[in-house]
Order: sequence, then structure tokens, then C-alpha cells
Amino acid sequence: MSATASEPLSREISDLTPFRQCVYRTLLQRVPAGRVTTYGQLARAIGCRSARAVGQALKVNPLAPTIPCHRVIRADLTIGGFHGATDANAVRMKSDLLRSEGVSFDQSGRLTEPDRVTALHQTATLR
DNA sequence: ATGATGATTGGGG
DNA sequence: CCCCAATCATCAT
Repeated sequence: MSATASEPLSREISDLTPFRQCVYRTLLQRVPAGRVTTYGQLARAIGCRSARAVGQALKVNPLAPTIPCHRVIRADLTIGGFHGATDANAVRMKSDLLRSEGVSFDQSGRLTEPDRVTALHQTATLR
């Protein structure tokens, strides 16, 4: 397996579909630790109107958590899924990762500090 | 090519 | 809160 930082990343990533490359690259570049974004925002950033399609790409993220798929939550500020699942176990792992970056959720399951959501304006264009 | 399936979302009841 | 149509990359036929 490869190691280090960004060199092996680009090599692994270039093997993926254009859509997935866009999703992963945009996420890596625009959402740093301590911040989160939504499936819809990420979709819009790459010129796609399907938040679900973005979720499809994230669930098969081959380099988690290097590619911070845990920083993508739902538009209603609830946590969303992780590794293709929405069960309690998956959610717990996702929230633990976020908590280690200073991001937390309240009792109703919503983001405690909404200010942490990064608004992404369209950056890339598909096809 | 066609149909089914989601880590969603905004609107409506 | 619950329900539903819209949207679209992927995958199975």
C-alpha cells in the first residue's frame, strides 16, 4: 500500500470516473478540518443537481478518511450516512471523526454550530 | 439501452 | 413530523 501525503493520492484518484474525481478533489480543496458542507452544496460546486449522486460517489470513497467524506452532512444539518450506511454504528464513527475536529451535534441530532457549514459556489463544470 | 437504486432535497400536508 | 417527486451517477439486466 502507498503512504505519504498527496502524491499517491493523485495516482489513485486518476483511476476513478470523472465525476468521482470532481467530487473528491473539490471536497479535499474546499472543506478543511473543523468545517463541513452538505451533499447539495458539493453537488452544486461541481455543476450537478443531484445531491444523491454525490452521496453515491462518497459511499465508495476508496481513500477515507484522507478524502474527508465525513465532513459532508445533510442540508437539514443532521449527520447523514457513512460508508454507505445510516445505522447507529456508522453514524457514531462519523460523529467521532467530526468531534475530533471540533464539530459536534446536539441532542436532536443537528449540527451544534451551523456556522461551520462551508458554502460552496460553483467551481468546476461537468462534461 | 433500460430499469432499479441510493450517505439527498425542497416542497406540501 | 411524514410523504413525495425530482435528479443523476452507477450498476445489474
